[in-house]
Amino acid sequence: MLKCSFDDGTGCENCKFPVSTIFHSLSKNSLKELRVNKVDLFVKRKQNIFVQGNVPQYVYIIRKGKVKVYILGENGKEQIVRVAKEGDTIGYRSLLNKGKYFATAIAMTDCELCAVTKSFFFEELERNPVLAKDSLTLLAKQLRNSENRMFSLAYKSVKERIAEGILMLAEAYGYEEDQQTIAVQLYRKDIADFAGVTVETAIRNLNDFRRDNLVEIDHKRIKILEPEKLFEISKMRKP
Amino acid sequence: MLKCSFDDGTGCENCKFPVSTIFHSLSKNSLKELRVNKVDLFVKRKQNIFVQGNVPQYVYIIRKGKVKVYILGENGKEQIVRVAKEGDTIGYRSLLNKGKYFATAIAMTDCELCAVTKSFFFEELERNPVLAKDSLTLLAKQLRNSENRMFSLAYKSVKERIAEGILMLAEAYGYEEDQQTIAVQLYRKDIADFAGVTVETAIRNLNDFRRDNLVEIDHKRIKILEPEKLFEISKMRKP
DNA sequence: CATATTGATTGATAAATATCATAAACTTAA
DNA sequence: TTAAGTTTATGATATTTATCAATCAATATG
Repeated sequence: MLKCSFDDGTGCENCKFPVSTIFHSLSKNSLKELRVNKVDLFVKRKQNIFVQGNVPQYVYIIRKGKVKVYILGENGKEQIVRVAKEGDTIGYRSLLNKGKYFATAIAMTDCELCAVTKSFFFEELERNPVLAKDSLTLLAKQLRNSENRMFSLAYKSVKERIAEGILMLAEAYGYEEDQQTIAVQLYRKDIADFAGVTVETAIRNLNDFRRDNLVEIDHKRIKILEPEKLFEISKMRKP
Repeated sequence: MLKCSFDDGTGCENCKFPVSTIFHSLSKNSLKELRVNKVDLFVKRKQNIFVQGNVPQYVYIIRKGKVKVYILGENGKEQIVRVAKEGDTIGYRSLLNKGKYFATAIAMTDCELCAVTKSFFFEELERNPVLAKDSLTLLAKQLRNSENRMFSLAYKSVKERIAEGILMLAEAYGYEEDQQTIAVQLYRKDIADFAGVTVETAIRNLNDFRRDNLVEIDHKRIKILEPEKLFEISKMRKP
């Protein structure tokens, strides 16, 4: 078994990993137990973390790196349904729905993850009401986001969706030190798959934004110059 | 306060309502307490149950009737994000996300609902792990459904989405005694708003299906003659 | 380093769907 | 019951976006 990079020899109960994960509420005892109920994963960029159609075994906590989760259709089209970064949890939705993974998770950067066993997650869920509550809140938030995106995909123009997509990706992945550049390398196809358009269409619209000095694009790095204007274009709702 | 039509004078603890609701796990004691923490609502067809932008106060259990929940955009477009019938719960997603209602719920038929107070719901959530677990499962299922629909709205053709929409609406609302007719009156606009298309486009595609003898349409009643063929057209995924 | 492969870009064209207009059928309310 | 307002239906047209094709640029590989 791979060794946890945060493991100082005393196990999860002394893990230095930020307490802002879904497991922040675990007792010392549970954390001790967690140690024998997890696998540490070191996943290279472009490698899969889980694959649509497979049987869920783990909940994944991202210790390091960025991930995208997408649905792959028969037609070869990909819809990014969720993006995640350090501290985020992926794979628990499919765990709760007994059945196969409904989507594929792939590393956007080299990643370190804790793969926590299904059985531990469910046991902990049962004895830890805070985890249950937090999970509920998390799912509710994601459902809201998903429903919002349903509306966008159904009724917003491509320009609106691309603007919205850039802002949502920035929000989800965070920024570089300059507080303007999205903290992950994004292919044009990633943006296209998020907004639900073809690559060519995404490129044309991105370049429109660049010409209008709303964004700066250096290869796969996107710097947002005018977030408010993009926000206006996107016709996003406040809260 | 309105009187509960299922109230035989002894309160919720003796309610005859099917145990298949999200509150099926409540103890006698909790049910007794529930009685003073709920309002009975009798809502006429086309009346709102809750409205986008308002502050959530209740979780609604549908005792009788059919409901649709939709997001209304600035552009006047409506996206139906969820449909519900007898036994279903609505409004808890917005309750869990502190903030305003993100969507509007409207009665498709005359409805009877239990409006359960926010405070009771949260208290019960804390002391009743089964409710927490059930809520998680429910949200996970809805999130999966929502992500699936994101893909459809992004990448499926109108014909595919209309076929899918009819089948999903049938699944969610159920059938009449003939096991073929969708058990609710649907305007063409409802189907359009579900599939994310204009009314004219929905009409054209529905009439194509009618001409091909896949469905029979009698005003607002849709009878599904060839579910397998619609399923094929929809390119829906099995599991 | 040279070359192969992948990704980004642009233009031309086709296809899908929305929009607009009009009329008929149905529903509702006076 | 009639009139007014909706809803359904259909055709013509406009618009949006995808598709196809061709290069160019960047990246990876031997």
